[in-house]
This record gives sequence, C-alpha cells and structure tokens, in this order.
Amino acid sequence: MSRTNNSFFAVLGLLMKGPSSGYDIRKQFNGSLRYFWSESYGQIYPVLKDLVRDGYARVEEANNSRQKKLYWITPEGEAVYRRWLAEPTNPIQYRDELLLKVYLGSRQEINEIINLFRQECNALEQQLAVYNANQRELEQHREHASYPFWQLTLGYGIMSTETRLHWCREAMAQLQNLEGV
Amino acid sequence: MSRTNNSFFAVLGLLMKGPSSGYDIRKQFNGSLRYFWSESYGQIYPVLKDLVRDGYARVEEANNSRQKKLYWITPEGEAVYRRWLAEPTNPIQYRDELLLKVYLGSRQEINEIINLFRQECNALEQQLAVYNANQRELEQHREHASYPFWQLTLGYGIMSTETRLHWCREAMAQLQNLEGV
DNA sequence: CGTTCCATGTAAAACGTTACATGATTCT
DNA sequence: AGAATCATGTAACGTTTTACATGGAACG
Repeated sequence: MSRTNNSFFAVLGLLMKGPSSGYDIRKQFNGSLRYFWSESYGQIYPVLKDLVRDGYARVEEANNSRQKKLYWITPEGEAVYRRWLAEPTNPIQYRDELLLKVYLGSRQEINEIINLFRQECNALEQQLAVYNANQRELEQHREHASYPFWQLTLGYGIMSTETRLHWCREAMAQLQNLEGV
Repeated sequence: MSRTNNSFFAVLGLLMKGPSSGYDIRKQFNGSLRYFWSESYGQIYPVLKDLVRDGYARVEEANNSRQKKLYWITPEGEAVYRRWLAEPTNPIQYRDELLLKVYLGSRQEINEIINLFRQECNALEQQLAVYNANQRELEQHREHASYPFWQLTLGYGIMSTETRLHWCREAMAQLQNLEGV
C-alpha cells in the first residue's frame, strides 16, 4: 500500500454502506459526493480488483438478469477502513486557479481580473442554487441514519461557497476602486 | 499544449514579474503562493525548458559568480500569458479527506469523527496564526504595486480558514449532541 | 429499430511528487 | 574543515483523467 491511497479507502468506504457494483460506485462519486470527492472508472475498477485480491471485499456475479458484479466488504475490509478513519486526515492541498491569477495580477491587467471575478460570482451563485436544491432533496431523508453526516457536508458546501462569493464581491469592489485612481 | 497546462502558466506568470531561475521559482511556490499553488522541481525545470524551446522565454547564464540560469520572458511569452489570464478559470476540483470521512460516517464511528474535527480545529487555528503573521509581514509592502493583489489572496486564505474553523466547531457540537442521545 | 442507459474494463496520456545525483558557494 | 544553502537536473514512482472498446437491456 502506497503513501495515502485515498482512492482505495474512498471505494472501501462506499462498500461499508452496502454492496455495490463499480457502476454504482461511479454514480455515487458523481452525486452528492462530487463536490469534495470523485473517482473515475480508471480508478474504481482496478481498486475493486485489488480489494478482492487482498481479501477486503468479495465479488458476486448478480444472478438476476444483468451482467453486474456486486462487491461486498469483508470483516478484514471493515477493519482496515476503521483504521483509516481514525487516522488524522492529511491537509487538503488544493490548487486555485483564480487565486493564482489574482496573486500574479498587476494594475495593467485589472480589467481582466475584474472580469474573472464577475464570472466566478455567476458560477458561485449557480452553485448555491444547486446546493439549495440538494438541501430540499436531503430533507426527504431526515430519518436516514446518515442524515446528520450528509447535512454536515452539504452545510460546509453552502458555507464555503457563500464565503467565497462574499469575498469575490468585496474583491471586485476593491479592484474597481483601484481602477478609478 | 495539453488541456489546461496550468503548471506552464504558473511558471510563466512568475516570469512576468521579472527574470528568475528555477530555484527562485521554487522558492516562490514555497512562499506565500504555497497555500493555493505549488510546483515541484520535477515540474519547474521541464517547463522552463519547454518555455525556451517554444520561444516564450530565453535563458541567460548569469555571468556573476554562481552557476545560475536566469530565465526572461519574451514578448511572445507575455502574449500567451495574457491570453491565458483573460480565459475563464476552470472550477476548482479539490478533494477533501475530512469531508469524505464525515460523509461516510455512521453513528458507530461518531467518536472517531469528533476526534478528527478536534484535530482539524487545531490545525486551522495554527494556520490562522501563520496567516496573521503573513498579514503583518505584508503590511511592510503596502507600497508595492502588487500589494492589493497579495492582500486579496491572503484575505481569502483568512476568510476561508475562519469559515472552516467555524464549521468544524459547529459540527463538533452537533455530533456531541447526537452522541448523547 | 435506433437511442439511451446499464455495465465492465483497459491503455495511454497527463499530471505531480519524491528521491536522488551532483557540485559550487557561503557561513561558522 | 564541515555544515548549510544555493543551484540544476532527472528517474522512478504514483496518481488521475480521458478515451476507447465492448456489449446487453430497456424504452419509445
């Protein structure tokens, strides 16, 4: 096992919720998870294979109709998952293209940068609309055991997006001021 | 040129500020930039080579003492940089291990998750202290032409970290409540 | 009967970090 | 003299996406 191997544990974590196929897993990474975690087929299928090879999951060809393989987590798999969960998370290392462009900015390019902020504001407003829709959707699942956890992650999405939007608006105003000088 | 090739433009952007060596560039990516953008030697030197090959920069072996190569941006380089700057930024796609663990969480694992939040709070508080030190440092450069841009990026760092810290504290409180039930 | 979605998988390319090799210069 | 830092570079490894190949099932 390599350094962090997060793809491995992300897939394993989904299997903790119940048996899934590679396709199901991909759909999940493309759903509510997408805002903070995603994996492509190119990762998922090999991980699934490794999981079985190492005894952390077992496969079962679904007997009903479709050519579908269901993966089930084993007790060994649950154990390594729990070990990973308890380990401290390593700090996020994101790359932010907008921040980079702003940092590199100069007075000559101020209009371009204001424009980037404008676009970002639009994108963030749209994102907030999506989150709000997700929020309403999530309310249908109030009774689900995972509800508090899902609510937390969605809440973070909303909060951080609002913060960024606020910052973008402030920044735009400041740069417009600067431009006037 | 591939899909986004951001490493390429990140290096080029630094050359816009004045001639640099690969080593200088690395230092910059390890300085205030590090919180939202970083590149390792393994990227920087090859990019520099490509830049020269494609006519976007030229090299000059520094004649004074040290075995140092200075890279200067060419007018062609400035042109492609400005083209990139004006292009819309593509949305950030970060992976957040803490969010993943929370999303996958269940009531059985609630103590582990509370613990993760506690650790995250500590880390964020430390980060804020660093940002505050950076803030004081930055005040020394009020007159620098780039000051407003640097201030904006640092401001974002502080705001987003505070938001996350706030969220972590809230989340911890909620989970502790839940645990009590 | 054609389109869409379900479903599995891999190869190639792109992206990125880490570790190492090498040697000069500066500082103590 | 020895340690730290300056400085360049690459090879190996690891990670991740994209694009493709393949075919069955459901739907209109």
